[in-house]
Amino acid sequence: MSLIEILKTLANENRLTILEWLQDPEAHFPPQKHGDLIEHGVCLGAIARKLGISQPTATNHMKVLVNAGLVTLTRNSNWVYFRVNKEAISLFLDDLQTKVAPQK
Amino acid sequence: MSLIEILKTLANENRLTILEWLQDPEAHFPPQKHGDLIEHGVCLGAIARKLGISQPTATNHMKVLVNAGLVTLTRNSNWVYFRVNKEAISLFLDDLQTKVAPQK
DNA sequence: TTGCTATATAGCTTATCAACTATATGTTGG
DNA sequence: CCAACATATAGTTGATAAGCTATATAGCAA
Repeated sequence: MSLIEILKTLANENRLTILEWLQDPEAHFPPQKHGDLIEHGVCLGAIARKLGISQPTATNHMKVLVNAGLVTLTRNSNWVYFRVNKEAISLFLDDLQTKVAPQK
Repeated sequence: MSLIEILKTLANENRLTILEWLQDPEAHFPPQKHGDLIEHGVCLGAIARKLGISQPTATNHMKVLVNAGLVTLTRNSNWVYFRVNKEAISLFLDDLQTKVAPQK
C-alpha cells in the first residue's frame, strides 16, 4: 500500500488507538476463551467494545487497517482475529522518513 | 501540535508533495527575484503554480501545514515565504515511532 | 430446533475536506 | 496614479469519511 494510503489510514484517532493496542494485546485486552491474544490475535468484538463504537463501525475500521497492510486478519469459525503487522509498520516508517526527512 | 493532527495534515497528497519540495527548494523551484529560496523560503504563488491549483487552495494547504508546525511562515511586504521546520518533523517521526512501533 | 453470539452488509445521516469562483486588500513599477 | 501582481477572505459545491440502525448469515450450545 502506498505511503499516502497508510497516512490516511493512521489519520484517524480510533484506528491509531487500535494499532497501538494491537502492539501489546495482553496489556489492553482481557484473555479470550476462544483464541489466544498473541497467537491468534484480538477478536473484532473486543475491539468494538473497548472503543465504545458499534460493531459495524469497528468492522469498517479494521477493513481499512487490513487494506493498508498494517494489520493481518485470521478467521476461525465465527471469529475474526487481528494482529499487527510489524514488518509493514517498519517499512512504512522508513518510507515516511525518506520522504519527509531525507537528510537523515 | 498533536500526533493525530500532524497525521491528518500529511494524509493529503498535495500537502505531502509540498513538504517534500520544501525539503530542497532549489531542486524544485526556480530562483526568485524577490527573496532567496533558502534564506527566505518559497513563496506561495510558486507553490500554487507548480501544483496546478488555485491560489486560495494553496493558501489553505499552507495554513494547515503551518498550523501543524511542519512549516514556518515569513512575511515580507506582499510576499509570504515558507520553509520546512526540520526539527518539528524530526519530533513527529520520533513520536510516531514510539506510538506505532514501540519495540524498536 | 431454538436461541445466543460473532461478524457482514446495506443504507442512511452528518461532518469534514478540497477544490473552485468572486472579490478585497495591499504592494510595486512605470 | 494606475496597472499588474501577491495574497487573503467569503461563500459554494461535490466527494469522502465516520458513525449509526436494521438486518442477514453463520456457528455453537442447550
